[in-house]
Amino acid sequence: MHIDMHFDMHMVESQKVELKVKDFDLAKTVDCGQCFRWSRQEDDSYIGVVQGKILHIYQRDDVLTLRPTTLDDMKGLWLDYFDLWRDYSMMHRRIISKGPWMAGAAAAGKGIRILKQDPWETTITFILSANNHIPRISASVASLATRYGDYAGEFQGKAYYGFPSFEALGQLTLEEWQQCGAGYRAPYLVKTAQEWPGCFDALNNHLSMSSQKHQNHRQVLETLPGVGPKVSSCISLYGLGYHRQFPVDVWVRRRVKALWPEAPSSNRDIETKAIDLFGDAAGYAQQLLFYEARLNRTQQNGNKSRLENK
DNA sequence: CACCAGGTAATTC
DNA sequence: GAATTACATGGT
Repeated sequence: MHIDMHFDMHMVESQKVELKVKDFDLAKTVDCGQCFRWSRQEDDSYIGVVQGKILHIYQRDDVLTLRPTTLDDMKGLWLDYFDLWRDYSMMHRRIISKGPWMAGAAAAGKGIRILKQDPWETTITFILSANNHIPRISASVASLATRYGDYAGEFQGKAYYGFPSFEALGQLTLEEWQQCGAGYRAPYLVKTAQEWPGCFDALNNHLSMSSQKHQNHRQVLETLPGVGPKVSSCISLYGLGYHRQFPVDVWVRRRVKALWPEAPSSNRDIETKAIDLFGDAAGYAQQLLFYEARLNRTQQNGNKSRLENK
């Protein structure tokens, strides 16, 4: 479909674009734990760096304002990154009809989009995510960017850096990873950064093998140290745009066990059954659950978490 | 101070 | 294969 027929978009002044959006909530999308590089400003706008490009973005009702950017960048980067071509209302309906127990999470997370991120960046950030807190993950990623990322530009007096290339991070020592707060994951990251080019080639060969095989691409990712089933699923979903995924972490597991009457017990079975149920909307369904689970994390922690599942 | 965090790898049976 | 455990770091 042609871009002009699909989007109501125009330049309002030099380097500044306005875009009308449906089923899109900026704050939820960039602040729901799928990415770690957007910072909220005082006025509820956000600043981030993607593919080395700095962007300031805010939403008023159904209008998104982005700068500094151009129509070429919108077409070549931002519409894909924010996944604006996909029909989320259709996925929404499918999720609720296939799983009525999803109604609450679907209502709470309405407007979330699954970002199309860089595979390399998602690999590193989700290795860091293992047994870690989101604020600490974000802090580590910020540290990596300012130390080893390329300068992306300045916005409102502050310097911003892109996520470091695998060439840059491939040079890091154990101590340098630790200084970025990687903790016990540092040795995994040293090896993964070095093995990345070979793994990525293998992955592309695998994905281009015209047939079904798409299930097995995760096994390729899991050859990387620090990448297990959950992280490979996150890389597939957020980094490769492969929506037939259902990463199960402690939060999703808790919500699934509490809400889904026929929830299997093992994470692996939860994953396969959810994908079977939601199909291409599985990744989105998982993100809705994760978002809802963390909405009231302050109350939920403490007394409830003990009695939940086991 | 014990427990937890978007799990994984190593060990054990 | 399933179950158990250590793992660093910083916040309650």
